Amino acid sequence: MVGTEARESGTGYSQSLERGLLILSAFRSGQPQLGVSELGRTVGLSRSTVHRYVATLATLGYLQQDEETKKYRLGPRVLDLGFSAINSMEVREVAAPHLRRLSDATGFTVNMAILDGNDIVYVERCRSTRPGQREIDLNLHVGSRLPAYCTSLGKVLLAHLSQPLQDAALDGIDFTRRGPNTITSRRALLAELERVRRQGFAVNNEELAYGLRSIAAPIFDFHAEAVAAVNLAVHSSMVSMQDLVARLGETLRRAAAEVSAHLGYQPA
Amino acid sequence: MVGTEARESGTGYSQSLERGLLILSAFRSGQPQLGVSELGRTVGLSRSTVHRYVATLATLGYLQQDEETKKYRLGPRVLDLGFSAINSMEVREVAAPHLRRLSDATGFTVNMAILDGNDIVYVERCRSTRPGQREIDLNLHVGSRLPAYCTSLGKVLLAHLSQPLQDAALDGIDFTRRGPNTITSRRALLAELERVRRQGFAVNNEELAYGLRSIAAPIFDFHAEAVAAVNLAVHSSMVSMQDLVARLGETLRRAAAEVSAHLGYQPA
DNA sequence: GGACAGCGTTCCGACTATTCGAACGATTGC
DNA sequence: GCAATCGTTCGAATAGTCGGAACGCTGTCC
Repeated sequence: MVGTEARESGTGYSQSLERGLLILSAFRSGQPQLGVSELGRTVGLSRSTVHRYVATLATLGYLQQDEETKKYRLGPRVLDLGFSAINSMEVREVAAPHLRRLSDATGFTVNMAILDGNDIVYVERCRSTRPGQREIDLNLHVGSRLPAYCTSLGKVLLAHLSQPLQDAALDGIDFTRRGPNTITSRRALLAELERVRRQGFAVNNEELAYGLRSIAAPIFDFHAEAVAAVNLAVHSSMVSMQDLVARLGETLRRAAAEVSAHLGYQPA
Repeated sequence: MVGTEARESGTGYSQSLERGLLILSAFRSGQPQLGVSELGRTVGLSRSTVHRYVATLATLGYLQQDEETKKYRLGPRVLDLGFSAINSMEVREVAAPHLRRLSDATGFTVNMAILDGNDIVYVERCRSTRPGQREIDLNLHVGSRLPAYCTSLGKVLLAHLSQPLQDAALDGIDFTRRGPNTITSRRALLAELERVRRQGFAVNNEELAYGLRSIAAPIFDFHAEAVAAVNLAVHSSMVSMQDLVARLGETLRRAAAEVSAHLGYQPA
């Protein structure tokens, strides 16, 4: 949860920019169409002030006004930003071909994610190449967010965080039960992260949703920092835990290690 | 090219927001790492002013500072925006399953795009389901942009624009030759758009790149406005023009019509 | 090793863009 | 036809913003 209160009141901070972006991100979830008054209420500003920001955003192409309802929605210009963010990631560029090969070799869906606070953000995704395969699709795509504590990708990334960063991340976690085996306490998560770090990979056995298993491995850059993680997602009825860890895990770890090597990582 | 000069100086416009977003979008292409001075030069502002915006953006998570180089890069928060834009598109939501079915049925890559100025922006993409298939991948993904005049998707969208909008769009086109058959004059493009509108679909026969053929059909909403377009992309060595237009074109048009119907479109 | 140029950052007073309330025209529901 | 709500415009008081100057730092060049 990011505080919406005043950040700094002194110099070195732009109130207008913060408010403009606040308005822009109000379009995130839920209703994609918002009016000036509606926005004013959610961000706590007068209608006239909101209108100024909205007009600016519309002029620049970040918002579009619906001619009938007079309400606003996000414009194509916003896409630019999102995708330049993704494309400016070196990891993703380097990893892409390896992930595709991994997906082709195993026949399962492969995902890559980074950590942002307590969330993971998908930055690459190769769907299972076998069509008829039972689909475990939680409507995930590049850019989707999931809580870190109940995903294999998230646990691997949390496990390799420095102590202070890990503490900070764990502080903000809301341990909601989401699947049969969700980890629901900080204590249990800490033990799990310790195990993950020792093993070098993380397993998710129906912690996020019923029927969903996955295994994830970290990707290190040349600073030996875990900048991303890759996983293989399977349906629990198709792959046993043993098979997941032993057979698929080995293939996955090899792929992850290749990517790390390309990023200049040298194992100790 | 979007003018960077003053927009309005009166009321109803936020200078700070424009400048903040200008800085944010300076990270778009090219170097993903930018410093304060560098930014100041590109956007024409003093270092101190730029620093205020950059600090604000970093606090909010839209930028991240590299600890070593002190330079800035885009943060994960920017991803949110881009993907909420994509996900808030009703067309995309409705079309997704149809596109997947179209891709599975034909075995070819299916794309959906919208028009933004003279560019098309990919908003959905289903890769060819047959692996061994010869890949014609210009490193395209959701969010990618291509000039409209040399793509089937773009021509279909331009063809169904209202007269004033079409004029405005054509004015800005830079007719660069990009493939063996690129249309290189406004006159020729106008004739082609007329044909596209009559036929109800557009064909791209190596106008964008050597070896690349595609056929695109428009998607109409309940206002009978072409809000998006779908295409099938093939390699010229795999599919003849006749086959593309007759066999694949028919399947494509049916899929596009289904999506249009779901959006409430009623053919005249 | 000292001078220099470049960087990111901070500070400050002058300034101007931004603020909200009030008012307008259009639309909607009763 | 009235009342409520919408998006929008206007204005004067305000407060957030502006860029020059200065700081500490890191490299490079004699």
